[in-house]
Amino acid sequence: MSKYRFARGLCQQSAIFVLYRIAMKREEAPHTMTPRKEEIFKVAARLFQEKGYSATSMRDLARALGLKPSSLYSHIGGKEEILRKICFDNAERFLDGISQVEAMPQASAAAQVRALIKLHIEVALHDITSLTVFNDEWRHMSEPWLSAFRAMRRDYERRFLRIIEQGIAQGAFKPLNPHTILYTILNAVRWLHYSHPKKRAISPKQLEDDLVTLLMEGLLHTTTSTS
Amino acid sequence: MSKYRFARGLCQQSAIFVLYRIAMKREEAPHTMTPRKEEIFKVAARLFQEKGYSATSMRDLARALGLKPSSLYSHIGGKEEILRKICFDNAERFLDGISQVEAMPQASAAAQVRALIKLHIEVALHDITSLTVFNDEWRHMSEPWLSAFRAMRRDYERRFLRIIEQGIAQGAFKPLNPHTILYTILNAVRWLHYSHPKKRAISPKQLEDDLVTLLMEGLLHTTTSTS
DNA sequence: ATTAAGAGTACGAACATTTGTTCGGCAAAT
DNA sequence: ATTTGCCGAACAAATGTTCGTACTCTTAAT
Repeated sequence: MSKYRFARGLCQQSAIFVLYRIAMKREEAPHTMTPRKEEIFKVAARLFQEKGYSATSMRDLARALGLKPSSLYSHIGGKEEILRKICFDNAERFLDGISQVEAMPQASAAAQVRALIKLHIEVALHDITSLTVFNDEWRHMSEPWLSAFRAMRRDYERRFLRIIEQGIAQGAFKPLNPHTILYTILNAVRWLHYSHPKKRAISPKQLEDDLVTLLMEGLLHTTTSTS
Repeated sequence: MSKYRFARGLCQQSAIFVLYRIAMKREEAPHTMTPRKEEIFKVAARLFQEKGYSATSMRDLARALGLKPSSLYSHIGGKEEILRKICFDNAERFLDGISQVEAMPQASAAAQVRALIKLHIEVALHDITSLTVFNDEWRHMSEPWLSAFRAMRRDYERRFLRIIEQGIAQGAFKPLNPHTILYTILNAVRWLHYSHPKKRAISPKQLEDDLVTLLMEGLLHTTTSTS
């Protein structure tokens, strides 16, 4: 049963990645982005975060870059390409991260959840603007990328959920509804980009400690009863 | 000092409400909405939730209602009026709720936070579509309503924060960063509208219990040390 | 009973903007 | 001489909204 689920997981994940890599055409332009193009993506992410994807026009983007609208198309194929890059880059970060977490088999479920919380904080602090767009604007992608993205998201959530269920089965976690636990953790970590990160001067380490304490010490069994 | 802050809070809240009531013109049409208009708001909220405010056109809305676009303007003044109604209605619910929580002075900070979590769940389950729009699309309002909304939001968060700080000062809560606690709770409760509510058949009571357990037992001191 | 008034609801046509994008050309660098 | 980056002009489509009209009810005066 466990073997079957694992195989199914691998297969599905592989199919997702094939679709994803074809969609993004990573093999064509591996990682050689001209500085100008990188700047466009960066400014676009900022605008998408501030005003939303649909409310940000290519003319807004051009103006923010000191360019004319038509000049953008010398660097990028279209508006949606920017959104796709942002969304799939972040998705890749999360999937790589959870793969690493799964790859430490001796670790307890509690340590794995702790590592995942740390992962979310790291991704958020790496590029918080990009993560916001990833979180809030992915639905504006068109098919087939939208389906590919949804599949990757479902995959990540299912793997996270499995770790939680293992923790419950092992008695490390309270026997609460696993979905409630999953989505509470996922969204508890989302607030990082809602309060503007400029003002709040909390060290990443302090933030991580507080978050882990807040979430885990409600999750871990501290009572000594064995019933 | 406490008195001063209270007076300032009242004053500011009053100013917010004046602006808010003028902006919404509640006194003109108190609560007499024709059924057709109510249906328009309902369908619009659903579309705004699904596609986002900017990506939803008035033609989309008309088609979903079986109407021609121009017919909409027999009932509503414009697209933004719908967004404003949704946002300020929910804001009013939250502000009324936190006022009630503040009005029970004998209650402990823990009981107050528990009541606020319950409030968020209640508002979410009352009309989850509307709450999603309130949470995600408010920024598309134009001035001066945008500023009024931001002020109300800040007001709510500050009052929530004060309860948390009181709990910490009384030793009921762990001395973590109050902002971390606040935004973790606020966003932990947000997940309700991200997992589609149709499939997940969790009773509201079970949901509330699990959420409170998860959040509070990480927040409450359970150690017996008095240091 | 007939008429008039008025509110509520819906429509077609059209409007001025804004949207994402394309194309041909121009200048500088390689 | 080819690539690279940028531009002006333009396009087709979509946008929110307005206007004049017309149909259907209810209500009230004739």
